[in-house]
Order: sequence, then structure tokens, then C-alpha cells
Amino acid sequence: MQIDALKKLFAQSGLKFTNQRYLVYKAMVEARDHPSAETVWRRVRESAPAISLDTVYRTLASLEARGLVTRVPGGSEESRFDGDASPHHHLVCLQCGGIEDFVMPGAGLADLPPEVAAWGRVRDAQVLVRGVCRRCLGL
Amino acid sequence: MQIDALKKLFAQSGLKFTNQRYLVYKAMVEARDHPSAETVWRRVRESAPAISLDTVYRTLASLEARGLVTRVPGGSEESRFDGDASPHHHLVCLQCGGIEDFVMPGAGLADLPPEVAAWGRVRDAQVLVRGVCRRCLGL
DNA sequence: GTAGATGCAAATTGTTTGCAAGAGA
DNA sequence: TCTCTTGCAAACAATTTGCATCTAC
Repeated sequence: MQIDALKKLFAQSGLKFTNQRYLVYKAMVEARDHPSAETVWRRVRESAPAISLDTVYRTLASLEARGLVTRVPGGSEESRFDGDASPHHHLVCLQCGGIEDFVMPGAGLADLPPEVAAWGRVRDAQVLVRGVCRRCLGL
Repeated sequence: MQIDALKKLFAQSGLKFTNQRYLVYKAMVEARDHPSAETVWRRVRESAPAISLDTVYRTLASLEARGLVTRVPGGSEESRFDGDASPHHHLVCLQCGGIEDFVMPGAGLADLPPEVAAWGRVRDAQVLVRGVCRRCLGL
């Protein structure tokens, strides 16, 4: 993603363009493994060794509040984040903590039963599958 | 549920029948609000004032390991539990933390795409909807 | 009698916050 | 300049663990 486009994106969201924010967001968009805050921190530190873990937490929280990043549900106590804003579903391995994406037609926002609309305002909907992945099964 | 049936259920799961375990499980089966460990504790203490919070945590963990109780994903850091073992889906209010059930035909285990079976062993699948409930919206 | 369960207290872990200094718009 | 960010350290909150005692089986 172009730097200029990012500056615009941040500005639209009311966020200043800082190097730390830039690096965290870039790491999130590039990540395929739904990293934890600490994992993001480890990665970002390679480009900015002085960045603190709290900044990563704060940055992820503000990106989440703007919908630029999502918190993946269903894992352990440790929060995991997703930089892919497009709607998709998740497979969570209860053993190794690995998280993978999958797609499933017929399980989007439009397919929810009407009672859901009556419940309130929906922010996102996803199918969450929990189990044990192939590798942890020893296959 | 009959005490004898419960004793049998616990025995089948390799769990001793203790008063604490009995009360925690009963509280879970009766609860409609997907309580947190601390909420369960508060309720159970009315019948057993001496029960400790760690026992509630340990009991919920062992019930979960046997599939008698589920951890509801998607809320805050605080774990919420579900004593309803039948498959169903969840609506999570990000504001008040309230959790409600809903049903959705076409979103059961049998409806998952084949790639999910290739991923590993599935323990459970559910649709998770996050948003803000009617009451928190002020309606 | 023995393995598993409980209570207590202390420890752990992930995450948040107050504050002063620093940097973007 | 003025507000938003950051780093540091301390605070927090939920959950787990070690250990000695107790209890179901």
C-alpha cells in the first residue's frame, strides 16, 4: 500500500500519521497469521527497536475502533488481531492457537435471520469453528 | 435434572460427584445469561458460602474439557460460559457485554465447506454476531 | 487406601493507565 | 501552537498454580 494512501486513510479516521502507527498497521495488513499484540511488537521492533509494547496495544485498539483491524474471537486469553477487513470466517486450533481463514457462501450478514436485526445494530458476523488442526492431530 | 442422573453423567466423564461440582453445574444449566466465572461463584455461594473462586474456575475448566459446558467467544477479556450444550449461535453486545442465543438453519456443522474437514477435527461451530444491542442503542 | 478435589494464598499473564516529554498538523 | 502520541513504569484484573488437607469411591 502506498504511503500517501495510508496518510489519507489515517487522516480520514482522525489519526495522525506516525511512524509507529504506520509500522503497526503495515505489519497487520501483511500478516497472515492473526498475530497477538506481542507478536506484532516483535515484528515491528525490527524496523523500530524503540517502540514500546503499550504503543502497540494502544495502536491496535485505536485501529480496531476505526474498523481497520479486527479482534479474532475464540482463542485463548491472549487477543489475536486480523488486518484483513473483508468478511470471512475463522478456524481456531485449541491446541496450538493457530488461526486460519475460510470462506463460506450463505453465511454472510445478509443471511442472518430477521431476529438478529431486531436485536440491535450488527457490527460484524462470522462463523467460528473451534477444534484441533491437522498438524496438532499428528497427521 | 435428577441427582442420580447427574451422578451418572459425572461418573461417565470420570468426575467425582462433589457438592461444589454439583452446584456449579446446576447453576450453569439453569443460567440463561452465559455467566462469567465470578457470576457463577456469586450464585453458587448462596448455597455453599465457603466455596472458593478457584474451585469455580477449576470446575468450569474440567466441565469444559468434557464438553458439558462451553466457553462463549467474542466478548471481553472475561470468559463467559454456556451450560447449553446444544448447537446454537450467539449475539454479543460489545457495549454491555450481554450475550443472547439465536438459531440459524443452514449454519450447522453439516453446512461447513469441505475445506474445514480437511483442516482438522472440528469440536464446535457457531455463528458469532458482534454489535450493540437494542437497549444499549437507547431503543 | 488412593487418586482426585478443595481452599487458601501467592504468582502469572495479558492488558491498561497516569504522567511527562515529544511530534504531527 | 495545540492536540494527539509515545515511552516508561506502575497498576489492574482475570485466571492459574503450589501445597496441605480433605473426601468420594
